[in-house]
Amino acid sequence: MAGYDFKTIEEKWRTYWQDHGTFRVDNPGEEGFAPEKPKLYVLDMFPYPSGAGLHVGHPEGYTATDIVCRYMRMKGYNVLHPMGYDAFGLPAEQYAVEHGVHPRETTEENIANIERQIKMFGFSYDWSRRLATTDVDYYRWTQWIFLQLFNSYYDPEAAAARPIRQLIDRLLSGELLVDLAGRVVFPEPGEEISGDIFGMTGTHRKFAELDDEEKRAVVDDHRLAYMAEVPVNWCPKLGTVLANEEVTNEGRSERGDHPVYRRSLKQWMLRITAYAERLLADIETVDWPEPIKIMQRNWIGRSDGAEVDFPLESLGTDEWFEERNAGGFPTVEEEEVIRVYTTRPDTLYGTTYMVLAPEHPLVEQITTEPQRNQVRTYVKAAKNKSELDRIADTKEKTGVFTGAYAINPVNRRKIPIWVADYVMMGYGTGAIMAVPAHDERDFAFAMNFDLPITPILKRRDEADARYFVGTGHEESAKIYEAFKHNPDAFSALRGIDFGPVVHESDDNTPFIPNAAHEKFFDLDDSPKLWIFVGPTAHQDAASLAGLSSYGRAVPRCNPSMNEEHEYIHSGPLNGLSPAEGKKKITDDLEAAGMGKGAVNYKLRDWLFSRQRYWGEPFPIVHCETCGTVPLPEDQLPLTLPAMDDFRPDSTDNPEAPPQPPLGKATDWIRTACPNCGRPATRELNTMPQWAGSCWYYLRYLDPKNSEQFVSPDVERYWMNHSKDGGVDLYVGGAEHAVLHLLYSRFWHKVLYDLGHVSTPEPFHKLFNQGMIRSFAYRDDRGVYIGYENIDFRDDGAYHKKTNQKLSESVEKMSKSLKNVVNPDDVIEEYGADTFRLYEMFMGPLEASKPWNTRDVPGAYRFLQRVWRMCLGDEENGIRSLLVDETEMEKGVEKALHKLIKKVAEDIEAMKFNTAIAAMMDFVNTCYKAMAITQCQVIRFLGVLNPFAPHITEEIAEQLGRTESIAYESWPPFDERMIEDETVEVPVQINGKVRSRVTVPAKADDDAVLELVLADRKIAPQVAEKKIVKKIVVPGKLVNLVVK
RNA sequence: GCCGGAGUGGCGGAAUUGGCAGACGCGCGGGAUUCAAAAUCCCGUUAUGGCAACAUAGUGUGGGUUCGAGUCCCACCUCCGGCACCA
Repeated sequence: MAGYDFKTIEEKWRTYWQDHGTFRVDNPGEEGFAPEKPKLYVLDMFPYPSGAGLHVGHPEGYTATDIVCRYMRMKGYNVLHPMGYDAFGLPAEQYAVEHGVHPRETTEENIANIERQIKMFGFSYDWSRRLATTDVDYYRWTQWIFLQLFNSYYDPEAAAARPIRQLIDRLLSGELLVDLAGRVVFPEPGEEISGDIFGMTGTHRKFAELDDEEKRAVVDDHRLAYMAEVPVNWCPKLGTVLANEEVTNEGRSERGDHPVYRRSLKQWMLRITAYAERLLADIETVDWPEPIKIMQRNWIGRSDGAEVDFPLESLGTDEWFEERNAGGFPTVEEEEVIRVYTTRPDTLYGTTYMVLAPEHPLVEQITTEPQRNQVRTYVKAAKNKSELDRIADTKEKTGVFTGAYAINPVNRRKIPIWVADYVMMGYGTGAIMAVPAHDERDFAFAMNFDLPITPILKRRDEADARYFVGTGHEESAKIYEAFKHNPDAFSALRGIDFGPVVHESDDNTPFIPNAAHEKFFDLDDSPKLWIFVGPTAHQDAASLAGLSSYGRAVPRCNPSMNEEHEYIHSGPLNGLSPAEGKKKITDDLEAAGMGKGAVNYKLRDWLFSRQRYWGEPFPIVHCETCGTVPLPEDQLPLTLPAMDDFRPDSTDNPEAPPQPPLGKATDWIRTACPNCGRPATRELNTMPQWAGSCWYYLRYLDPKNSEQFVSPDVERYWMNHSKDGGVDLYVGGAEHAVLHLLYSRFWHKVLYDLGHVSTPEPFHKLFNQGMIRSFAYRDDRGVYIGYENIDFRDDGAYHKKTNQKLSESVEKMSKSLKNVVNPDDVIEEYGADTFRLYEMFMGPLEASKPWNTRDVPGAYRFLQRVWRMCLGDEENGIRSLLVDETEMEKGVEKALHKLIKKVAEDIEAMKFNTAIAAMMDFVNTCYKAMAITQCQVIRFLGVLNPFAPHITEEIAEQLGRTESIAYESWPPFDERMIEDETVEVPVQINGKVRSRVTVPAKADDDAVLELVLADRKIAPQVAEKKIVKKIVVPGKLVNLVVK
């Protein structure tokens, strides 16, 4: 046979698979469907078809899933393995704007190119299911799902989404009431709702008594898709709002590097926060990498605490407290009451001031006249801050006193109310109780503005809270000098906890001593603070040094809380431990009607609109009479209007109103209200890129269905016909750990609640492939040098022209680092099978690892060896190793059985690198034996086929197969063939290997020891000594402990 | 700062989870084949000492547990990823 000509072979087999529909898989109800087989749904994160095409990271995950799919087909599974494109989004639009072409055109070109690249790898996708999020047939259903969200509300009693019609009916019947803030009041579990159970009269209204506009507002406010005025990242230059991840750390747009401003705009929001608890709880049910689960939990950010009411000074009279006591904690904040959220209600006695977020509605109302200008200036500045300023300012705490005071409900003390931007409106209630003695931020703020600091927790074994003292530099120097002359006198001060410590920094930030500071810092560092511990330590130290003044005593900040602590200065809590205190204070607050246990989440509602052209249009019409009206389903799809000029209006003015590109499609905008038929306008925003990727895995199931987004029978089969519901294996990069995966889970749960899908979670098993990076080279000046200009020698990389030695580092692949590897080039030179093999052989799939082009020939050589082993290479006069069955080598047969077992185990554990190593080893074994039979070759090809499908198909054909081996059964192995009769075990003396003995595999411990003691190396070493202990690990090792 | 992950030959990485450290590949050295080269096949390749058998050291650093530690525990260092005033 001729040599290994990968170009011809790979082309041939790709065509074969396509022409024969080898990897098409039928749905239940279709002709070729095989109901008796188990199903497997293996999904790749679909790519964004960028102009740059595929990079080597994409095929890494795709190869891994392809191996699993091909293996599982051989194991007899119905395998669903589709591919598609996430094609909406800003990059396509920006590219189109820059080059003056319609985004649909560039998108289609990019898809064609990336698909050409993907197909070169010979992946076993069912291409008949291909989709793109930009297909009208696809986004029609994205719009349909949006309507599901719009037409639903979250019912807290059912803990599930329900049709909004049900809410309206319950409101109309009077079963549910509306509070003064326009929120529907749902009964507590077990609570009976009647007209007057809500305590004070006049706090609730009947829905039926509202006017039409009010009714609409109440209903719209409970939809899962709703419009709200929210602070957003507004980029006037791009003319659009941006998602947080589209904004750089420097507060600029990722695309184009333009300034981004915080600004309030009316936007579409999705009520993902309603699902926070379920999203959190159900993480436990899926098989995902633990770090990803942790990231999702952190993102959701549940915290348990309490809401507490602080009345303003004017309101907080004894009578008011009594009323409260009787009436209980109201669901809605009363006027003139500041409601805070805290995770540490137990520190209430240490609350010495309050802080409102600049956006807090009470700020304007409570500010006193003398403070008004200052407060207004501050609030305005805080609101207009760009992201950049916000980040830069996090070090320094700023704020302004409002002039107003509130009453601390537990000790009735009057405490000042401040405004500061370290409190954010978006979390909790936008107001906090500040406990500077036990919270780092409050402490920094209190130090800055000289606010009182009261410690309320101390360690049980401590006399009182610890103190430190700040003095000026000169005093520090004097005390230090005094200490050096007479350390013994100072050591008496250490009795309490710490010795004197010198502050190590120059600025005025407060210093928090800990055990690590129990030593003196070098005075040359210009210390400004001395730290002493104990109520009078600072005085004592000053007098020892002969100083009359000793600075100011300040309690330190101690955020820690464990069971070794007890309360002080806390009234009824004094002496309790934190666990006891937390429980008691929450009970007391509830009894007094001053507070209530509460849960908070960091998770925010999802900002769902963008001022862009290249996204899904909202199926929404705005009507003056009827308000926000959804399009009826039969009017879907609402297609994007044809436009020549789809660029957003660009400006430098951060205050300019957004002008979405769709605003220019004047004919398209004007429409009739689906409700009343009067003239109305279409929604001008479009959906964000995440929308399309939220549910693509469902459309793959039934991509051609024009009646439904997916047929229920088909959905149930592919998603819910195995032990665990959902996609059986989902592989992609960890960059989607949070957003895509969280958004998808949210949509899926809504669809589940509404009965459109059968599983609560979309992706049962998730696997993250590691990032492929590559070596980057720099010359002395730090300029990056491309590979084409590098001479690789034994001792390093040199510049071809200047002969300069270059420094090497491993970096993300990027054009600017000149270290991008193009898969096209590699395939051109070595073929797809080699590429696949190399990427899988680089290391563990989940690990980040560097691409090294110089290693690729290793994989290529292996395939060459396989080829020659099976077929020989006449041109080079090399004969194959094929021998007759009668000359079968037992060693090869045994190695083959071991290999089959090993590779199966490794594929199932996604450990492809070691599977390949085992195959290389097997081939080496065959070469040593100089023999392999045809029957062995066929089995070996089966094992190698998932990894290198083209070459294995070709070899099989040349050996006489007449059809594809893709559905060949996975070769069986015999456990008895694998067992060894004898094993070599190492013999250790005192833990060091001194010899090895060969023993029968089934020998018992005594028999093994007998052999060991007779060993010619061991015998002399133990002869003179006493054997203290004998350890025999069967089949592993023997260890003798001697004296 | 907080939360994850990882540090093993010249390089990418193995090591059945506490039992022979360095599988497999790259690179390098040697040999065979060849007029020669490429390709191919075979042998060697952690370091130090020794002709060798062998000895000693060795998995980021320092301690510890254990008959035995790359693997477990404590403290620290470095790199990578994520979050970042979340009350």
